[in-house]
Amino acid sequence: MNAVLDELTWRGLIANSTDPEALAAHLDAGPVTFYVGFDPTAPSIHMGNLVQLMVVRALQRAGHRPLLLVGGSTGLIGDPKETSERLLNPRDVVAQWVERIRAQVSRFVSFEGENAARVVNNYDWTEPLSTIDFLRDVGKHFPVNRMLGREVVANRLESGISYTEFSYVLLQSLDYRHLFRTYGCTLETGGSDQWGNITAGVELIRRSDGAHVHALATPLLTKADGTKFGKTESGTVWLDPEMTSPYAFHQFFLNAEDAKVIDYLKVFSERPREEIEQLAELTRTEPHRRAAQRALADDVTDLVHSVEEREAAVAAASAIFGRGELRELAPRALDGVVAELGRHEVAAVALPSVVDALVLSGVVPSKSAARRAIEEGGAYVNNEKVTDPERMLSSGDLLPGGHVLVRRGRRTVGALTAV
RNA sequence: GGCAGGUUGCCCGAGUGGCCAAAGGGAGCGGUCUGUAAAACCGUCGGCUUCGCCUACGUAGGUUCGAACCCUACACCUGCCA
Repeated sequence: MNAVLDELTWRGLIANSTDPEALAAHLDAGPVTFYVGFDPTAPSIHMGNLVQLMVVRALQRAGHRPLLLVGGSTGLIGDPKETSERLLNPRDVVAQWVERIRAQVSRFVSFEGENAARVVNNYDWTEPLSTIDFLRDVGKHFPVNRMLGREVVANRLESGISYTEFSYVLLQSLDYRHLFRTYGCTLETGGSDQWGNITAGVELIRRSDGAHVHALATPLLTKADGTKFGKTESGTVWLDPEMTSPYAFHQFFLNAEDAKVIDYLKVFSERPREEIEQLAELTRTEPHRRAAQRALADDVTDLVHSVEEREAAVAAASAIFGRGELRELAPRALDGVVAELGRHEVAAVALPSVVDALVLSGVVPSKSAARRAIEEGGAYVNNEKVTDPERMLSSGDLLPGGHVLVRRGRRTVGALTAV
């Protein structure tokens, strides 16, 4: 067995592969050029995409050469979803997203050395292609009867599927063939939900070029209850710091369940096996320390954001959740906490009620919910429980810098700043 | 095209003239316990100027002192027959 494949297997990153032995031999034989695609369906990539990037990093570390494909053309078409037809995004919007995603994914690979990464955009070879050439050189290799049997398509026959989405698989297959012919790419990786699209490319290359190429798919990450990992109450966990703050990002991983934290650590942390096994042991023997959760949150935040952002997130969290007295915090640390939570200004001369403060800081959705929180004993000002629903904030509540921290429950925190 | 049934809060689902902001379950949220985990238990779960008022039971009208509940039209969905 090949060393990288071994590692990926141990990390739980392999759900499917075409002919594992042949792939192992191929990887052993020398540097392999491989590719993974990212479609611009949003202005940022998310945690699911990060899993793919972790695979890419592992392969590049092992000496293989990554091609990161940004789907400038496939993003204009849309991969068929299980449930319903996608809305087409405007061309200029997709073009914008292509640029943002290109910049995001580039941070995860090395562009130095023998096996330097390369970023490609399928728009470059799809856009100039004529319909006649497409139908003759690609379409001819796709039996419709087989396409109809694919799970996604079969599921959509009742609810309906447009010709556009039906054809998506041809474009992705064409990508693989183009990269095979142009760069000698012989491996495509992706999520297991992409398996059908990936193997279709393998098949196309076999039919039209008579070559045997490979594929690898990662499993879908789940929570202990079987639901998808990567969503919070407020939605998807994005990599863009504007969309998911580094603090929220760090918190998301810190709150990983005991039952799953080691699985996540294997995927998102590049620590060696012994260290992860040690952390697994610590999770068993002294779970309250949450050593694995801390390692996970720190490692991923370091990788996706920066060491500075991670340190700021940890400092903010320890201020909010720590035992220390808020008033004794250094003013600078407090400013940092407020920045992480989002700054909301109020007039120092007319300080609001606690109810209004909870709403203004975004900690609760309505005044009714704010009152309820107080009645339930789940509302706090500067870490002190509030019991009077009529209570007003006063100048005595202001921390250095004019800040007030409000909290609902254990971990929903917001800040107001009096100016 | 004909016949029958349905459309209720985030989701499922009861309610057939006043006692309905609407039973029950799930999800969510808060509390207790803990470790900013999980489970369990208790509470909560439209909004507001909060002991009261406003908006809500597919859409638009109507009957009535009063309608989620009755009538009319429309839209959509589901069965059965052609």
